Amino acid sequence: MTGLGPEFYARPVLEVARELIGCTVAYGDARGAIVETEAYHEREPACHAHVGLTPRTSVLFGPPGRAYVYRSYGIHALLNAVCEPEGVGAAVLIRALEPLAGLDAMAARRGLSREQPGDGVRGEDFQLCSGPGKLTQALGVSLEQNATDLAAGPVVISRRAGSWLEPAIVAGTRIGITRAAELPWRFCAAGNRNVSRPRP
DNA sequence: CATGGGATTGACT
DNA sequence: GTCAATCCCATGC
Repeated sequence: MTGLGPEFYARPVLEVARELIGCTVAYGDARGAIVETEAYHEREPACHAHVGLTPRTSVLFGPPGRAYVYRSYGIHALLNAVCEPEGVGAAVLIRALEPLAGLDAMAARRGLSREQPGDGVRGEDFQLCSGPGKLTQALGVSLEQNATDLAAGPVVISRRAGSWLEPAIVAGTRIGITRAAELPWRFCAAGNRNVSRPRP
């Protein structure tokens, strides 16, 4: 399985954050379409790379197209795609997915039940991946996938397909940060129910 | 070496 | 609306 390569990510992070909407993330038995992203760049203080090159941020300054997975609030693993040319610290945070495959496995890992396993997407399925910590839990992504190649896997991001070729996108301000909170660097698939709260 | 603060979530008032 | 859980790591003494 081969996903989007370094040339896709070696561009301005805002461009990549917008174009990742509608792309798919696959890991193991589960797959989903990206419906919410946020951009982070070393030149603004909300980005981890803002402090410069440290053991923690080295992945952000490394080659584009790698996964940056870190622990948030001591509990959650958050998945990012490293962007911009090597040497520039920037990444796109994957904040929400529309579940496409492996929904039963996702629900099991999230500790949720599905009334009729194997059936289509229903109300409860919108809680599977509607947040950055939720989607890593649903997919089973952990800190062990930090610095792995998003083209070769095991975590693979693939280009838009099917009904996701031209998604309507809404921009808003980023969530849960205190610094540079005014930047409209959050991108969501318009009207999609898997987008996390608050919706733009 | 000690401390403090998160790119969150879920439970509870 | 409030709040605790819990861990990595940057920072400062």
